[in-house]
Amino acid sequence: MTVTLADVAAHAQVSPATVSRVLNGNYPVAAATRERVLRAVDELDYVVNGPASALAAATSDLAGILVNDIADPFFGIMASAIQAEIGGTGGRAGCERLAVVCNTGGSPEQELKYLTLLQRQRAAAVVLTGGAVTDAPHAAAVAAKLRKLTESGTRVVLCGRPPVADTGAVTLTFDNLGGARAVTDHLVGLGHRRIGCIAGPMERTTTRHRLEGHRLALAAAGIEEDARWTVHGRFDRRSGYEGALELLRRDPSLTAVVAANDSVALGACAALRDSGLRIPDDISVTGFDDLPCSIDAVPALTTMRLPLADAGARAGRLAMGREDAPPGKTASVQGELMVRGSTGAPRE
Amino acid sequence: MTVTLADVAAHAQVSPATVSRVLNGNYPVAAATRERVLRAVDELDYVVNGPASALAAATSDLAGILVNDIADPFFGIMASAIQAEIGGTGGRAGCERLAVVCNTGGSPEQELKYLTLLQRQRAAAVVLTGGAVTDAPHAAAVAAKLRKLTESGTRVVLCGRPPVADTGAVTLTFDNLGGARAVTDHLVGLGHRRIGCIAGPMERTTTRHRLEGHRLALAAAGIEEDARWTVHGRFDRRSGYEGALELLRRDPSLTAVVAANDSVALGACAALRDSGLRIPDDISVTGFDDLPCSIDAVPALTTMRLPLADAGARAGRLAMGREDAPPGKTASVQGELMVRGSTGAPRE
DNA sequence: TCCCCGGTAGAAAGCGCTTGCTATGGGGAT
DNA sequence: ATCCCCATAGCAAGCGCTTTCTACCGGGGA
Repeated sequence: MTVTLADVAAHAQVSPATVSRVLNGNYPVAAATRERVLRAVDELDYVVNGPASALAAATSDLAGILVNDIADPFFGIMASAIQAEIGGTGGRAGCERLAVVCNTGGSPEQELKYLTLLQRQRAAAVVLTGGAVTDAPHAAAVAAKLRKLTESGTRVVLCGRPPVADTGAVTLTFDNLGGARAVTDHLVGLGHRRIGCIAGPMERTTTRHRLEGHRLALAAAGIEEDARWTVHGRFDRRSGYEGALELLRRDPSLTAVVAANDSVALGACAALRDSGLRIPDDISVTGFDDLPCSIDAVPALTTMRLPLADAGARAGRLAMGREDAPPGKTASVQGELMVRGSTGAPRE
Repeated sequence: MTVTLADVAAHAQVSPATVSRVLNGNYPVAAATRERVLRAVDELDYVVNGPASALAAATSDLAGILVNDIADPFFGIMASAIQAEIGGTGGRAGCERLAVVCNTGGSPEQELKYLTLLQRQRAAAVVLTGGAVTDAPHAAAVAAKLRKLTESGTRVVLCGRPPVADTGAVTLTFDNLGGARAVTDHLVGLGHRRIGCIAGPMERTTTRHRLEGHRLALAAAGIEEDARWTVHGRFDRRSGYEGALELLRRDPSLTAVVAANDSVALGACAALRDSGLRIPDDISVTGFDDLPCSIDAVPALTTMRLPLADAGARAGRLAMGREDAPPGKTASVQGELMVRGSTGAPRE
């Protein structure tokens, strides 16, 4: 029914071993023989049986990319860059890895499940993107899994997530704290003193770090924070909309709002507009990430640009072992403040 | 080094066969035995060897999702929905498939490469999303590959792409033609007679169908089309920006622009605004797809909503054999016109 | 002339798991 | 009490490929 190595061998009048060697090209085979084998492969339309060769060789050409939400361009852009490097779209020939992206939906259970599945497939590399959860048991479970993966020879890279100690994982962190601090510094510099904050889900490291940066900036400016000024939500537009409304209800005198990311900021803008406020005249809004669509908002969003594509590409190369790990196996990636139309000096 | 089935068997004092049966649960095993085996699995921290079991069982739990551009929410949303159904995020338990998404970058070569890789892995299902290329040789190559896949038992589903004859593939097409026609009808209904069109890449079926719908609407309204009114580009924002500028240069009297999709439309809006035109007062703009960010544009984009998530979910179920194929193995999915602020009556 | 060696090809032993078929044993039917 | 059968468990034969070790062959050096 399906063509096997043996069929090809018979057709080319050689032994299966020879066919295998021609296909893998790691053993001298006479040119004439190679030719004959290749012709047989072509004529029979032979396709290697992946599982069989993975089993025999005890390695696989699978590489996994874990993302929290594939529908979110934040992850899409990173995944795209990673996959380009791993899958060989980047141009390099002979690179026949199957780079696959797995959507965890931000759930730690799913994350573990996918890691197990990848481990089961004996994946060659795994890249985890996006913030981690702070929940200790889960963090420990993930750490244990990562350790096991690196021990069994899988290369593990964390991209845009905090380092995990004692796993062989190489890490590329985003400087969320510094970025958030720069954003709030910018607002403070414009003269804002009453700044609301629509933060992300409490249990994510990304949220924690951005929030901390924000608070550091406030503290540095001698601004005493009001507990009413912070609301939490998810990383989506709707949370931004609702969050902004809530902030306005709690304190109508706010002159600026920093959002957890661009989607949240865009939602906030919509809510503020719907409430009759003009941006930035009545209130300033900032985002984070600088996704493509933040430039189409009117006014365009002031935001912290994260080099998603660059970081992804680097993570991909790291996962392929094509680039040396940074010293200490961890590097921090800086953002860049993009000042656009959504921020201005406060009203009065 | 790594724990194998045999190790577990020894630890639980049963035969390897029994362990396998416990793990796969398709053969009666006494409760006490099962218990013992499960405990051993747990104690030894055993993880099945995927390749080995795939080889022995001649099936795999891998399912592939091919997308043109993972950084584009259009594909991200579909992929997310498909993966949710296949990967079991949807809630169904025991569903341990590894749903992986492969980024082809819109290149037919990459598409073929991934199909081969999936075939090699003996994937259980493959879902192809997004428009196909019209290039005959490539189309034939893809068709041949798909045929081979279905023949070898892989379930193939096309989601948002035209049916391919003589492959066992189940197809969910988007009614691009009808959708585009409805968009242009809307514009014509508002009184527009001079309508520019920023179309997608010439060689994509999606582009062809949308363009055809547009032309049908024009013809039905008795509008004679001017060749200058159509420009081609990619499906991205930049093409929209440049396309709009080009259209304006060719014919400054245009009162409306239909764009290939939302990203293109947003780019066009930016260009028109930069040229000093107001939307929709001076010129109307329409998009296609209704991606989340099109609602944050100001004014919000009038566009044809495609039920990306629904279609993806359905495709996922089809791929899992959890839903019956539509009659004729092909179904057309309709869009819904979302009339928003970016369109209005023409000036004069 | 004989021996040894580099260069190739083949034989065969697994890789870890699934599964058809065979053994076993205790309980119900007769 | 005897026999049969169902419920379980084990045996062993692969699944298709890789890889080590062995076999072979012709040519150059002794």
